Amino acid sequence: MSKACFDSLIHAHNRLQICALLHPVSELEFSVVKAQLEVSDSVLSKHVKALEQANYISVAKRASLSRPRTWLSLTELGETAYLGHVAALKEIVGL
Amino acid sequence: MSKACFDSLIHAHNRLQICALLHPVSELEFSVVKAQLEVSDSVLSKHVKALEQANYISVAKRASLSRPRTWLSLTELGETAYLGHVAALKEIVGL
DNA sequence: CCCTTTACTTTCCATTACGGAAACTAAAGA
DNA sequence: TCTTTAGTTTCCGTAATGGAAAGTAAAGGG
Repeated sequence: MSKACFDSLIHAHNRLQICALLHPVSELEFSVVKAQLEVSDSVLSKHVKALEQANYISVAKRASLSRPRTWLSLTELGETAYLGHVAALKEIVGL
Repeated sequence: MSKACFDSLIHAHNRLQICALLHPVSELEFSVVKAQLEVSDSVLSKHVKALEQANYISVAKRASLSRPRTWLSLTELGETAYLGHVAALKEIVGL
């Protein structure tokens, strides 16, 4: 079990949602995440870049329906950090 | 039960902790909160001011051990906002 | 083969957030 | 009155974020 560790990179609202969406699945398309967060391309792109540079998510470009799409998935490091952050939140709010 | 409502004022790490500390009790001394958060006077003072201006906490100056101390407590509005925010976090992280 | 569309990326810009440090203030006490 | 305590406010610089618009690369259509 991962230890509680507050992570301010993950804490930011949009990035917390990105990690939460990716956590239960193996990967998601950029456009799906964007629709869930209701943010612009540029905003999501910048958060994706930040998470990728921290090695919290991996980005793969692959064809889907014959068009190139971007797929996002949590890395193991990212999952550990995410679960640690969630544990930290639970410690703070007491649950 | 309060409805889930993400509140960015409360979401900030230090302010989330302030609300979480105040939630289960009727009030806490400024110095106690400061010690828990491990922040400087000025930092806590500024967060207290922000929460007070939102009417999320009330501030009372009252003597304690013959010296004037500052007591903090969540207002009802603050409690509603805090619980709503915690509910929003639970919806996001799925628990 | 060029043009357009799609799916992002990057840049530019402005605002706001946040913390450290230091100056400031009011109320007790010595 | 001088000093200490307990905050408060100001000054400062850095970093975070988002909107908008320009840029790019790969398909697909004509």
